[in-house]
Amino acid sequence: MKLRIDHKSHVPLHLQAEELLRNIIRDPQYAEGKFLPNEVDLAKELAISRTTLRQALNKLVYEGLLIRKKGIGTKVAEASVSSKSKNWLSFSQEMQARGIPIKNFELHVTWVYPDEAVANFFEITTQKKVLKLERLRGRPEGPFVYFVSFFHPRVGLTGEEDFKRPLYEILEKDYRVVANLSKEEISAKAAGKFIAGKLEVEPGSPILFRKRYVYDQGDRPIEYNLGYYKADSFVYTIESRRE
Amino acid sequence: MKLRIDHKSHVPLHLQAEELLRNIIRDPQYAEGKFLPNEVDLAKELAISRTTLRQALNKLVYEGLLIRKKGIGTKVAEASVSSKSKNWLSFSQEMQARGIPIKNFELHVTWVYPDEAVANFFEITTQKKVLKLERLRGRPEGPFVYFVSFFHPRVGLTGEEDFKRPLYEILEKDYRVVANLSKEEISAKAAGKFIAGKLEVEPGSPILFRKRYVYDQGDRPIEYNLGYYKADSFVYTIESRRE
DNA sequence: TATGTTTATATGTATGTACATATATTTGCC
DNA sequence: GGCAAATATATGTACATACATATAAACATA
Repeated sequence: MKLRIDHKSHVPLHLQAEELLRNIIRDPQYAEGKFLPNEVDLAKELAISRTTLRQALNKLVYEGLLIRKKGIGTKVAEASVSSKSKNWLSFSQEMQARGIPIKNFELHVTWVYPDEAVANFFEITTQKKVLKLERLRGRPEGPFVYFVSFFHPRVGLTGEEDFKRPLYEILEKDYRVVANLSKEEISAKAAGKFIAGKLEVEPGSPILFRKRYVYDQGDRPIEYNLGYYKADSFVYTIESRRE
Repeated sequence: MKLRIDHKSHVPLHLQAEELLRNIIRDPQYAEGKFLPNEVDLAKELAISRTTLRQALNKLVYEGLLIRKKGIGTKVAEASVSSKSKNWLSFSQEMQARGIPIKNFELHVTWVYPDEAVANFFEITTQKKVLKLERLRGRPEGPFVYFVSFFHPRVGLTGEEDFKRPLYEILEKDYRVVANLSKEEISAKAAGKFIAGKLEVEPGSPILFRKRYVYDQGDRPIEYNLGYYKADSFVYTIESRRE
């Protein structure tokens, strides 16, 4: 891990500092609540001014990644997924940014005939196979979310991709498909037998259920996603401002 | 419109500047694309340093309200049209828009000492009573949501209001308090005994739980709201576009 | 006229400095 | 011991200053 700032680089110091901070706060000790070094010392260690360091800190604070408290210190904010953060739509990137290690418990890739809902959203017939991706993910202690995704054939996924990489990185870098609009529906449900088994809870336990419709820049459908979150493992935060 | 900064005030200068900027950019000429005065001049006019002015500007830029361009200037970002701002925050109006008749099953108004969470959000002590509003609402066939709201004393509610009227109409028309920002946290929960009784479900049944923090135009807290929704009775929809 | 060069302008980056203030800890008095 | 006062610590606020750089307009040259 690069822990130094290159004063000869043409990358602005505060951007280097920001990048550096994003890295160091992934360290488990910080994710668990340890305070960062204080600003004055840290600035000295990085050989930049406190003002410059604060430029970087401000950005992370604004994103909700860090919490500062006068007289106390600065630490990593408690995990919760925020809809407005930089890593738009990406579950694993967001978790990584907060220093939460993500474990993939299961990963299945199959080609299936879409059901009515999927075919309808994709505007294709139920006769044309689509790629289905199922993932069981969570923390080392146990899974807390079960995802099911369907992808529009137009995207061009083969099923041979490395789905351990962030999904939206694969789509953007390898397939030049950029997710641009998402419509989500969030509700509570009782866990059915199948989901209860996957998430290791009793059938009937409360589940946060999220349906997500994702569109590309031309507002064409690219992904249909279902997420089943174990209760209390996941909080959805929304910030909305009047006009 | 206040166009000056009060150096004797105990409100930090950058916050005053921020508030001031929020006001002046509402001027139609800026909304239509005119550039703001340049930073150096504006700072001079407000009698604050450029650094302090930039603190305020940064915040609005982060929020996406302003666009800065090196060598060019700063202007108001193009307005994003949000369809959901219409019936913003109002449960009854939203339900009515969907053609769902609403019945009020219970309505309790009490003055209580706030708990830690409420006092903390309102920035008051737990010794100062606040107005608590509890409502059990739903369709004619039965209740499906239980609301608990706390109001900041600043608002001036007496408890004698007619809470069968839409809440935000009461606040706006009678008390000139305009809700401007809301932060929400949505999660799934198992119904406790109390909530289960109210919503007429078995204890342990899944509940969609929503916590809502509401702020006025000056970003001062005005309402703390908890909502417990019977599963399958309520779907939360969100539409988000990249950038 | 067409095109490259300079210049004016506004934001971007970076530092050093000083004091204010919230919080927790330590000290000292009764 | 109990409680108030002092102190240590970390972030918060604010200023003056200097130079870098992107952009557009003015200017100069072939």
